[in-house]
Amino acid sequence: MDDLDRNILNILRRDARTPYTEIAEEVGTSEGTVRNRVERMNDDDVIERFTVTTRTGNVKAMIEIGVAVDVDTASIAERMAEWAEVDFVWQVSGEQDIVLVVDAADTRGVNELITQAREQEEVVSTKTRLILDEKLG
Amino acid sequence: MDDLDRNILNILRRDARTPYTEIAEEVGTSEGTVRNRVERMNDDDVIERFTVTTRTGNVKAMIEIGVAVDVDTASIAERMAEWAEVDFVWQVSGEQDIVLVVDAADTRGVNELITQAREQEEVVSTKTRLILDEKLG
DNA sequence: TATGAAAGACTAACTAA
DNA sequence: TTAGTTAGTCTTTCATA
Repeated sequence: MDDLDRNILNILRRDARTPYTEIAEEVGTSEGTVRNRVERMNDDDVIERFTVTTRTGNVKAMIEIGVAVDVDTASIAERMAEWAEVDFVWQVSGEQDIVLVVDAADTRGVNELITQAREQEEVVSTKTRLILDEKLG
Repeated sequence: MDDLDRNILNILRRDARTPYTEIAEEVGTSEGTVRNRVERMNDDDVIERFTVTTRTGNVKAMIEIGVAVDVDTASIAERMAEWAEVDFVWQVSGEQDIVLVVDAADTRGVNELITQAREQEEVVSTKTRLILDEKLG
C-alpha cells in the first residue's frame, strides 16, 4: 500500500468503471501498472468487491441490536446478513452489539426487519434510527 | 423497477464488473437489454454509483455526533464527507444527529477524526463505536 | 435483436531497478 | 527477482439499422 495504490483506490471509489487508461493518465503511470495494482489489491482483499450502491428503497435505517451475553454474536450476524434489504451487518463496541444497515421500500419494510430481529431468541433489545440523508465520502 | 431490474441489480451488487453478456445469459435476456436497463437505472439514480468496497484501514468506526440546535446539519454533513477516511455521512434520527462511518489506518486515525469533529464549533457531543466485524448483505 | 466498429482489457515478451 | 512498459490479440461495449 503506497500513495499510488491510494490514488487508484480513490478514483475507483468515486467511479469503479473508470478505464485503466484514464486512471493511468490521472495518476501518472501506465495502463498495465494500474491493472497490476488493482489485481493485486483485489487478490490481497484490500479491495473487497466491485459493487453498485443503490437507492432502491427510500427508507434507510440503522437497527442497533443488543444480544444476550452467552450467545455467539458472529453467527447471528451472519444469519442477519442473509436477510433481504440488509446492506451491512456490523458487530460493534458500545451498548448494543450489532448494527444492521438496512434499505427498505418504506417504513413498513423497516418495521418488519425490526420485528424479525426481535423474534430472534438471542436478541434482548433494539434501537432504531432512520437515516434521513446520506453523503458519500 | 421490475423483477428483471432487481435480478440485474443483485448480480451487480455481488460483482459490478460482470459483463453485460454474462448478466444477460443469467437473467434470460439480451446484452442490449441489460445495457439499456443498467443505463436507465444509472440515469434514474436507482444505481447511485459503481464503486469498490475496501478493507484498507483496519479500524472502522461509527462516530455519532450531536450538533447545536440552531445550525444547518446538512452543510456540516457535507463538509465532513470531504474528510479523508470518511466513507459515509448520515443524518439520522435519535439522540445524535450525524453518524460518520470511517475507515482509518489505525486507532490513532480514528482518534484524529474524533478530535477533528470535536473541533467544529457546531458539534456539542460525540460518541464512538468501533466496528469489530462487518458482513455484507 | 443482430451486426460491425470502437474501446477497453488481457497476454506475454521485454526492460529496468 | 520484482515492478513497470508495450505491442498485439481478444473481449466487451456501443451505435446502427
